Amino acid sequence: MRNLTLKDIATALNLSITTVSKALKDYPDVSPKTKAKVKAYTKEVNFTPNAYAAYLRTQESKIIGVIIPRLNHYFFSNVLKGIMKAAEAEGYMVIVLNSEESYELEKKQIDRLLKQNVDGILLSIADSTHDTKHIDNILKQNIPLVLFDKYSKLSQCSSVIINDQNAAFTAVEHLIKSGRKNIAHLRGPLLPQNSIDRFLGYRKALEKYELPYKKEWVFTCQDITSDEGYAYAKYILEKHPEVDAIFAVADMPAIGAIKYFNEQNISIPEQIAVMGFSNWKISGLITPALSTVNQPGETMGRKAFELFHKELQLLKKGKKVDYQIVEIETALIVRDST
Amino acid sequence: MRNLTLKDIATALNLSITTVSKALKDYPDVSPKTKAKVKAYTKEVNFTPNAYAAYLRTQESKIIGVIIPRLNHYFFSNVLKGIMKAAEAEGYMVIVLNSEESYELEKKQIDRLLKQNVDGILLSIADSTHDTKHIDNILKQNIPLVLFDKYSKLSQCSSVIINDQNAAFTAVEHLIKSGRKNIAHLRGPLLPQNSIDRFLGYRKALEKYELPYKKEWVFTCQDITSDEGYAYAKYILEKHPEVDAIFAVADMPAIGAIKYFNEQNISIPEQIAVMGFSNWKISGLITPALSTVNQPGETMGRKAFELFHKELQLLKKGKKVDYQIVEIETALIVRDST
DNA sequence: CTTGTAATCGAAATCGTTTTCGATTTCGAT
DNA sequence: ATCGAAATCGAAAACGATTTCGATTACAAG
Repeated sequence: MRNLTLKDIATALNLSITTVSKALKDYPDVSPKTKAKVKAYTKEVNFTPNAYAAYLRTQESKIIGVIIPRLNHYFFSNVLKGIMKAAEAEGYMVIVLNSEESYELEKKQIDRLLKQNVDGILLSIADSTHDTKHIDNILKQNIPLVLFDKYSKLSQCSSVIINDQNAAFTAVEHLIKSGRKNIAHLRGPLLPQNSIDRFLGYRKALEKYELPYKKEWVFTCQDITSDEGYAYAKYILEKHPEVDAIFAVADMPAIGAIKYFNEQNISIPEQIAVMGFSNWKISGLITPALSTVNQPGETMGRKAFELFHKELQLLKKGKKVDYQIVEIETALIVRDST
Repeated sequence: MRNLTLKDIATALNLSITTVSKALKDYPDVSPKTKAKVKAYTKEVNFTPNAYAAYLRTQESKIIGVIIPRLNHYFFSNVLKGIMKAAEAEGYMVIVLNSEESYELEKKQIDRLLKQNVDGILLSIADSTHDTKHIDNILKQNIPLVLFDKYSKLSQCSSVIINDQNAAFTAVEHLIKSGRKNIAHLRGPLLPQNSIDRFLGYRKALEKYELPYKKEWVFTCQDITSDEGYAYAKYILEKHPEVDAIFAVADMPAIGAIKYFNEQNISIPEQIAVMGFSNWKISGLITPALSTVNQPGETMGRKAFELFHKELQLLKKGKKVDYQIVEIETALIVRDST
C-alpha cells in the first residue's frame, strides 16, 4: 500500500503534476475552478505532499531540534510541552535529544541535528559546557538558534530566560524579612550562568540587609539532586547548628533537606526554614509544603519557539535578523516551609 | 554556507558521484584504495549524505515517532529516555508527540506521523481512547508499531507491558499480610487496560484472603492526580472511617492522600496505610516514604525500540513478521507508608 | 476576422541520493 | 601479443516534490 503522490492526483483529475502542486499552494495562475477541484479531491483521499521530497526543493524540513540536559525533570518537561504545542500549531515536528548535562554529548547532539537539516535548534546548555564553539557553529551555518533557561552570555543569539539574580534575591529577602539571620545556600554547579546568578542574588540580599556572608555556609550541589540536599542538611545540622534557613538552587535539594529534617524531627520552619527554586509540581505536595520560586516552563517553551519562528521568517525574506533576549516573569510562592 | 554534497566530494577527488556513494556504503565493486581515499576525505570535511535525499530512494527516514499521553510524567519521561538512548545507538532520531490523554489528539498525532513517513511508531494509548481503528490504520500501512504500557488487547501488534494484575495483587497482598482488613482502592479511569487490570488484581487479592469487596470503597481517579487522591482521602476519612488501607492506581493519588492525612495528623501507616503504584522518584522523598510498585520505564522504552527495530529488519528482508508481547518484571517496594 | 492581452496550463529542470547496468580497465594465462 | 574473466568505474534513471518559463487558450476590442 504505497502512499499517494502528486502524479496519482494529477492522472486521477486529468491534470498535470504542476497544476496540482500549484493549486495546493494557491498559485495565482490556476483558475479558482480547478483549485477547488484539486482541493476537494486531495481532501477526500487525504493526500499531502511528501515532506522529504518537498525538502529537496525548498530546503525546509519543517522539523526543529530540541536539546535538553535532562529528560526526567519537571521544569524541562514543561518547557518541552510548551515548545511542542507551539510547534504543532505551526505545522512543525520536534525531534528531542538529551545531552544528559554532558558537554561531549551536547556537541554530538548538535552535530546530529545539523546533519538532519532541521530548520532550527532550541537548546538548553549542559552544566558541564565550558565553551561555546559548538554553539557558534550553528550560527555560522545560519540556522536559527534559541537558547532557553541555561543560556550563555557569550553567544550572540536569541534566548528565553528568567532573571535568576532578582528571583533569588526576592526569595532570600523573604527569608530575611521573616526573621532569619543565618541563611545557608545550596548552590548549583560552578559553570552554568543561572547557578551563578542565583548565588549572586543570595549574596546581594545578604548585603542589602547587612547580614554576614560566610562561604562555609555555601554548598555546591554538583548534580542538583535530593541526595545532595539530604547530605548537606545533615552536615549543616551537625556543624553549623546556628543556621536557621536554607535557600536551595532548586526544589530537589530543598526536598532532600526537608526529608532529613523530618526524619530528625526538626520542625520546619520554626527551627529552620527551607526555600526551593522552580516550583515543581511535587513541591506543593510534600509536608511541609515547600516555598519556592515559580519558573513558568511552558511559557518559556512557547516563547522560545516563537523566537525561532520569527527568525526563520526574517531569514527566508533575506532580511537581517538580530537576536533578542526575552525575560519571563517569575513569582515567589510562599508555602509552609518558610 | 551550503552543505556539502556527494557531487562536491566527487569533483574534489576526481571521481564520479556513483563511486563516492558506493565507497561510503562499502559496495564490493569499488577498490579498497579508493574506498580508503573517500572515507578519509569525507571524515576530514565531516560529510554525511543528505538524509532527505537518501529517503527519496531508500524510503527510509531513520526517524521514528513516539506518542505519549503525558509529557510531565515521571514514568513516561523514563520510557522516553530509554527509547531515545536505544534509538541513538542505532542512528535513529525520535519525534515526540503528546496526546494529552485525548482520543482525538491521538488520532491526529498518528496521522501526522504517517504523513511524515516515519519508519515506525511507538505509542502509549490515551485514557479516553475507546476504539482502535486509527491504530489498525498504522498496521495496514505496514509500518512497525509497538505499544507500551497502555496497550490494547484488540490490536494485533507488538507491545511492552507489565503484568498489572499480578503487580496489583502483590501490592494488596502485602497490605493484607501486614494486617489490614478494610482496603479501599483509588482506581484509574474505566477504559485503559492497566487501570482495569490493577483493579482486578485488587479484587483477586481480597478474594484469595476472603476479605469483603465493597464497591463503595472503590473510587475512580479520572485524571490520576494528587488532587483526586486528596479529595478521596478526605471523603474516606469522613464517610468510611473503618478503612485501614488505601491502594492507589498510581503514586500521584497516593501522595495526595498522604498529604491530606498529614494535614489531619492521621498517623501513617498506623491508622491507615497507603500504597502507590509506579515508583516515581518523589515517592521515596515524601514523609512518610511511600510504598509502591516499581515500574521500570527506561527498560520498557529500550525494549519497545528493540521490538520496533527487529520488526523493521524483518520487513525489509520481506520476511513475515509476527508480533510479540514482552512483559517486564516489576517489584514491590516497601517503605514507611505500609 | 484579426490581433493583443490576460488567464491558464504543462514541460522540464532541479534538489541530492541510491542503484542498476553497461562500459572500461586490469591482469594473469596462454 | 592476445584473449577473457575479474575487478573497477560511471552514466543515467529513478525517488516526489517545486518552480521557472514557455505554450496554449480565451476573450475583448477594433
